Amino acid sequence: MTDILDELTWRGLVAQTTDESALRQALADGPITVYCGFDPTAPSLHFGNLVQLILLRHLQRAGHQVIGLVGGSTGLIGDPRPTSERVLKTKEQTAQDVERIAAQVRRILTSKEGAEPVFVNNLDWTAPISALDFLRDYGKHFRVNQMIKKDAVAARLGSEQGISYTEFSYQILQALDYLHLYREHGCTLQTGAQDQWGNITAGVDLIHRVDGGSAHALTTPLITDSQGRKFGKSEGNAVWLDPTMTSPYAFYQYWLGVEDASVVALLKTFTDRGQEEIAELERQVAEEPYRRAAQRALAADVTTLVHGADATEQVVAASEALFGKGDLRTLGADTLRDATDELPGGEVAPGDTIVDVLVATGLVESRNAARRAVADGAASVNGVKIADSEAALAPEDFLHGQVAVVRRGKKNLAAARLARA
RNA sequence: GGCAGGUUGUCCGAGCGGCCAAUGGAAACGGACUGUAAAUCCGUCGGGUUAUCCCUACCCAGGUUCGAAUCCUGGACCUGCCA
Repeated sequence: MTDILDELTWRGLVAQTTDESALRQALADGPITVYCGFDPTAPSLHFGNLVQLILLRHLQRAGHQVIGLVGGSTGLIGDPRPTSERVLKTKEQTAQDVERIAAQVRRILTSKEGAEPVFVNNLDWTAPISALDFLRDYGKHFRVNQMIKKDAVAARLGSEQGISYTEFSYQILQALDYLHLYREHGCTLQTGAQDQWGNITAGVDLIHRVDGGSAHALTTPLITDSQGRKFGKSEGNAVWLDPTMTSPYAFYQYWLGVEDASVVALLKTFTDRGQEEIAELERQVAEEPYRRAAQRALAADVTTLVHGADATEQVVAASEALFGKGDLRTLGADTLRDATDELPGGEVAPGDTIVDVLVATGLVESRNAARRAVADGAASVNGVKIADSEAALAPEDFLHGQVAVVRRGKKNLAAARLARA
């Protein structure tokens, strides 16, 4: 498969493009410059952003010049969501998040393959523009008639809450970024998630109108499971790339738990594995699903991409120790320590009840919830189910005198460490 | 500026003086079944050393009442129509 666009399509990374044959030709004719932006809506990138980074990596590997943009200015304004107005964050908070996100973008894009990426912050060229210049130099090129047709804006206009002028202006800012990068870096392709289509084409139109130039757009589909639900949520929380927000262990476990019906598509999208290899894994899912070879491959690859090979090795070993067939109580001291190091945890003492322990380890949010969990038969210590909420931890429950493995439900584990007296 | 309507738990959405920690749906969590899958069935779903008890909660602040998410006054925000 030599055509990069074909490969991207096969990997499920293409939802929509502008003039497909022109884009195909441009990609084939030689290195082009492509950019994708990441707004600081949180202190870390998440699952959805990872798709964009992976798309950029493919383009980079195919010899194209990649630009990673962080939205220092657009983050201050806020891309309108179809549902409700965003609450503005302070400039200081936004600046902090920009730093962290820029670091993540660099880490994943800076690989040995292809040309060195360029990293930019749109605040650099947006901040100097005065309000009057903005309205005179750029505003004139935008028709409100067109702007209100963009999906997110239209949805908000039709909602009770309406939309602020601030968010309404967002698409102009993003279009301005594309124009800037077109002029300064010869950038002729912008990528993004499907919901960015309107913002990206606003830029395409602007480049055409102002400079008479031709530029492209490519969006990725929303990644959903067999029920049409969005991927990237674990226990109701986002799956973050920052290890302090989603631990490497939790990250690995998330991918390991992916449903059979989706794992092949996710392998295509999130790993570099080729067609034959994925076909083989697909066969294994069909013939011996209980081995979950595809899930293991997926989880290992993505965790390595985001957290590195060493971290992956550790969480794989931990997962095996904790979910293996063996009795936890027979694990060696070193293995046990390495495995429980990956888990969230808390300090407890002998005599603490199971309710205390569930709360102390963060497995539940309140004592009431802990009692409920015990009543539901959801709690266990070292693999032994605890049915009595008054049951207390005995000294021998601390394996190797160190730690007890506490579990809520099937896969929520935590380490209850013996508190130093 | 005038007139009308709205603001309920994670979300949607009932309630319109006591039986309301608040109907229903979704999401979420748990159990059974399995393969740390999906589907299905069942259960749970504000907090508290489980208590016919206490606390916090129906935008905010006061008030009426034995008693208010429900009534009154003032305020904030949102929406629509008119100017």
